[in-house]
Amino acid sequence: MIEVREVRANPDRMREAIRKRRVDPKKADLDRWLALDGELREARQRLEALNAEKNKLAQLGRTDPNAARTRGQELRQQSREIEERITTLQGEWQGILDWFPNFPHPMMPSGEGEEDNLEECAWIPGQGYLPKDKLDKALGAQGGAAAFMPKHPVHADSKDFTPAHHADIGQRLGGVDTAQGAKVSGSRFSYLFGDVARLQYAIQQLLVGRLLAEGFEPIVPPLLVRERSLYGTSHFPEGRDQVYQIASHNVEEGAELFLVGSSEPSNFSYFMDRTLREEELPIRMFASTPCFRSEAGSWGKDQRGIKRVHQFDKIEMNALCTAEQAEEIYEQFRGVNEWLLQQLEMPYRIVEKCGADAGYLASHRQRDVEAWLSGLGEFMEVMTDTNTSDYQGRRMNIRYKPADGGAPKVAWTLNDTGCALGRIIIALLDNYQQADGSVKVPTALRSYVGKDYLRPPT
RNA sequence: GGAGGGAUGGCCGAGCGGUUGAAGGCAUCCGUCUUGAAAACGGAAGUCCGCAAGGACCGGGGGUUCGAAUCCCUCUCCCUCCGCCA
Repeated sequence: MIEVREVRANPDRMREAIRKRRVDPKKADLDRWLALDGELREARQRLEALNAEKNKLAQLGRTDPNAARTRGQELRQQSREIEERITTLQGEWQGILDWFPNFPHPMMPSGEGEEDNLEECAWIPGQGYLPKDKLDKALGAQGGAAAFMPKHPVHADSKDFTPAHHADIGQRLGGVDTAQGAKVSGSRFSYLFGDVARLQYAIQQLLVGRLLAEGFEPIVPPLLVRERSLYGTSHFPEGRDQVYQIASHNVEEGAELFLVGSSEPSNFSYFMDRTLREEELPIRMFASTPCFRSEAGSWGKDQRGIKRVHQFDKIEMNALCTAEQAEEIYEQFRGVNEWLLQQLEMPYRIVEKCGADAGYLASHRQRDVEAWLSGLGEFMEVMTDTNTSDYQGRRMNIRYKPADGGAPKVAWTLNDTGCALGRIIIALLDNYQQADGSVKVPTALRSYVGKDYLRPPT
């Protein structure tokens, strides 16, 4: 949620944000909102005046109830009418406000879609960072860096084979079973088994070790949450169609629960309605949890394999901080992302996302980390680093008392995918596949996996 | 699943229709005393909206009343006992 006073004082700033972020102007109807806001303020003033008179009358009623009665009844009737009107106005007012995006960071590029995202950097194992002049935003979604990325599985010992799709590699290894997943749970569900499951636990251990070493607080959150949590992080209302709702049968009476699509809402909700002390900030935390997504609206997309599934595991990094600390944490998150991919010797690029592609309304600034699938020859998003400034903090009512004793301020929040485990497995299978159908295990994972190669069962 | 009891300021806790924005205690802050501290004593102090007048806030929402922290309805949460359970 945006600071109402700022929108009121500076509506053109919001108009520009709505345009830049490509928010549906019918939903984020600024002019209608401004009109409602004016009416509301006027109605509230009238209500306050009535209340003032009511309070006086109540004093009179103490000594002479009969004298107060008639006028009191009138006042009650009038204020009831105004209250009703305020309720109606406010419903619409809030409904529009919920669609106002965060104010974009000055560095957020303008653009029409993902083709306008800016390449920040690209990294190739054995070569390091691509020179800046090779990066190019003008070449479309697969971008300037794509031309310089390896064209054959980068960790293959032989060049002499046709690379396979991760779904086929996984199936050959007996480690990715989408058929059985579909039988048990429907389409877009899968089992990871044996060596591929080992791979997932290995990556998890590698990254968790790092996060603990960097001082991140571990957290094990609830994954079923109330509407307010999802609203607080701005996954509602805009992302509502992505979320599974638990049907009321067999659920305690009155419970209305949703399966989280990320542990982000759960993690931040731990601090909902709290006032922290500035000395406690920043709070950095991580959680490794399943995530659930309906994928409504993308039913035809990425059907094969485990790229787009209804349930996947993710290590999520979150931070609460002051405005001044946000930039540093944004970069720290990126540092963890790059560390992991470099540990795994995975080619990747990082793109600064443009207004039209910067994720949910809360984004103040956002970048994607995209692994390069050298077998398939394309980039795939594996991590998203987002600075949401005070947008979520305000919605969730998370504040902190400044060290110098001033009035409480709204806390800033940042989030980043530490690792979407399924996606990283795809990237590993792709980049480490071998001519004989085996998959080499990245050096950094060998001690966790317990073997150097994953081989099809004989 | 069954049966009860609760929710009041930073914390504990009174109040059960008007003089209560809310007693009392603890914690906090400022004095006095002290070499300093503690103790003791005196004093200050809630949050939000509004330029102000003023308004709102006793878990949330609704109702009764001239008037509600107090009465009624409802929701949420917590606790106790029994049952079941990873």
